[in-house]
Amino acid sequence: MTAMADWAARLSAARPVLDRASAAELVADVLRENVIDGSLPPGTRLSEETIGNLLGVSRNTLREAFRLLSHENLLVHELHRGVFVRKLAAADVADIYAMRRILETAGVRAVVTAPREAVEEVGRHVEEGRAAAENGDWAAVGTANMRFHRAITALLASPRVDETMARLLAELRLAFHVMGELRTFHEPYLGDNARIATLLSDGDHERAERELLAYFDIAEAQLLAAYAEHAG
Amino acid sequence: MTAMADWAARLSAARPVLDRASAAELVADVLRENVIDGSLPPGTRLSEETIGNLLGVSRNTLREAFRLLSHENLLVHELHRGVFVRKLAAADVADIYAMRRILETAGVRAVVTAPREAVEEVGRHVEEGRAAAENGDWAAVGTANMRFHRAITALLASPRVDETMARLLAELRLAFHVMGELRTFHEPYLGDNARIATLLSDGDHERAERELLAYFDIAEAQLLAAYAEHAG
DNA sequence: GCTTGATGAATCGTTGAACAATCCTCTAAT
DNA sequence: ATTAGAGGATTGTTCAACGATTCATCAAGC
Repeated sequence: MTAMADWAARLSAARPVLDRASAAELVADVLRENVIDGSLPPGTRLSEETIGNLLGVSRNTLREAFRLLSHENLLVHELHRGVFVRKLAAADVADIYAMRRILETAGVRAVVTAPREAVEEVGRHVEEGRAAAENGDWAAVGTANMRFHRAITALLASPRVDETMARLLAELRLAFHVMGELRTFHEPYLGDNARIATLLSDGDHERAERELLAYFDIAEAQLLAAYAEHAG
Repeated sequence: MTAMADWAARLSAARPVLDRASAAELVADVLRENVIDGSLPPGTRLSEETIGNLLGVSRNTLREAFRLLSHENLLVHELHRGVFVRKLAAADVADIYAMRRILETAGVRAVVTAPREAVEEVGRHVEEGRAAAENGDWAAVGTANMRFHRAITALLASPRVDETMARLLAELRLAFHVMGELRTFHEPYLGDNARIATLLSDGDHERAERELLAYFDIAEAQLLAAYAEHAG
C-alpha cells in the first residue's frame, strides 16, 4: 500500500509536465522570458500581428497568451489599444515591498513549525548566490536572491502564498531594469542573506525578522532612488 | 494647482469604468455571478457550445472569459476536457484560511497607521450585516461578512493585498455551498465582528488580533466539518 | 500659434467556419 | 467481467472577414 502511494504521488507530481502542452502557454513562456530578461523593455507595445507572425501562431492563441501574462502582471491590456510590457511605477514598487514585508515576515515566523528540509532550502540558495557571485554572474546572483526569498515564504507551506510570492517577484524584476549596475544592487545583500539563513536554522526568528525588515528598507529605498533618478 | 490635481485624480479614478466594455469581460462577469451564487454548482462542466449559444457569443470570446475566471481560481481548465466550476478540496479551504490569517492579522496590526475612514469602514460593514440579519437575509449577511474582512485588510492600504483578498474570498464562496443552513454559519459571527470592530476603533490591535484568530479557528473548523460530512 | 474637427490608415474586437487532436461512450469479443 | 476498438462529441487551433476604435495627419478657425 505504501509502495503504491509512493509512485502514485510521484506520478501525480509529474503530471503538470505532461499537461504542459497548450500552445498559448508555450507562447506565454517565450514572452515571459523575454520580458523578464529585458529583451522587451517596459512600455513596449506587443502587436498581435507582428508577434503572431514572429512566433508562427494565430492571433487567437496569441491573445490567450497575452491574457496569461496580463494576469501575471507582466503585461497590461488596454482595450482597443493592445498589450504593453508593464511599466512599474514607484508606487507599484512600494506596494510590492509592502506585500513582501507581510508575506516574508510571516514566513520567517513560521520557521518554528516548518520541516527541516524547508529551512535547509533557504540556506541552499544563499550558497547558490555566493557561487554565482564568484563567477561574476550578477544576473544569476539576482535569481538566487529571488529563490532565497521564495524559500522564506515557502516555510509557510501554502501553495497560494507560494504562487502570490512568485508573481510578486516576477513583477519586481520589471523594476530591476532601471538599475544600471546589477552588481551594486545585488552584491551587498549576499551577506545579509547568509546571516538571515543562519538565524533561521538557529530558530531565532525574532532577529531574523528584524534583519529581513532592515533589508527591505534598504533595498526598497535603493530601488526608489534609482526610479527618482531615472524617471525624474 | 491643487484644484486641478483634485479633479484630475477623480477623473483618472473613473477611467476603469469607461474601459469596461470587452465582451469577454462582460461574459466573465455573468459567469462569475452565477458561480458565486451557486447557480453553477462546483463540478459543473461548462460546454463551450452550450454556454456560447446561451450567451450569444462566439467560442473564441467565451474562451477568453474562461481564461479570466480560471485565473481567478473560480474555474479549472483541463486540457481537451473543458472547463469546470472549481471544486474546493478541504486542503484548499485550509490553505485559504492560512493565507487569510496572514493577511488579516497584518491588516489588524496596521490599524495604528490606517486613516480614520478606513477604520470606520470596518464598523460600517458590521452594521450592514446586523441589518441584513434583522431582515433574515442570510446571504446578505454573508456578503456583509466578506466586506467586513476585506475592510480589515484594506487597513493596509495596499492595492495588491486588496486584490489578493478579494480573490481569496471569492474562492471561499465556492466552499460555502457545502453548508446547508447559511444562518447557522453566518449568525454566530455577527457578535464577533462587532467586538473586533470596536477593538479596532479603540486601537487595541493585540486583542483584536486574538479575537480574529479565534474566529478563524472556529469558522475553518466548521467548514471542514461540513466538508468531512458532505464529501465523506 | 494653438486648438478644434475631419479624414484615412492601422489595429483591435469579435465572429464564424473549418480541420485536427483528444476524450468519452458504447459495442463487441475474449 | 474485463479489455479492445469504433464512432461520436468536444476541445484546440488556425484562418479569413468585418465592424469598431484608436491614432496620426492635416486642414480650418479663433
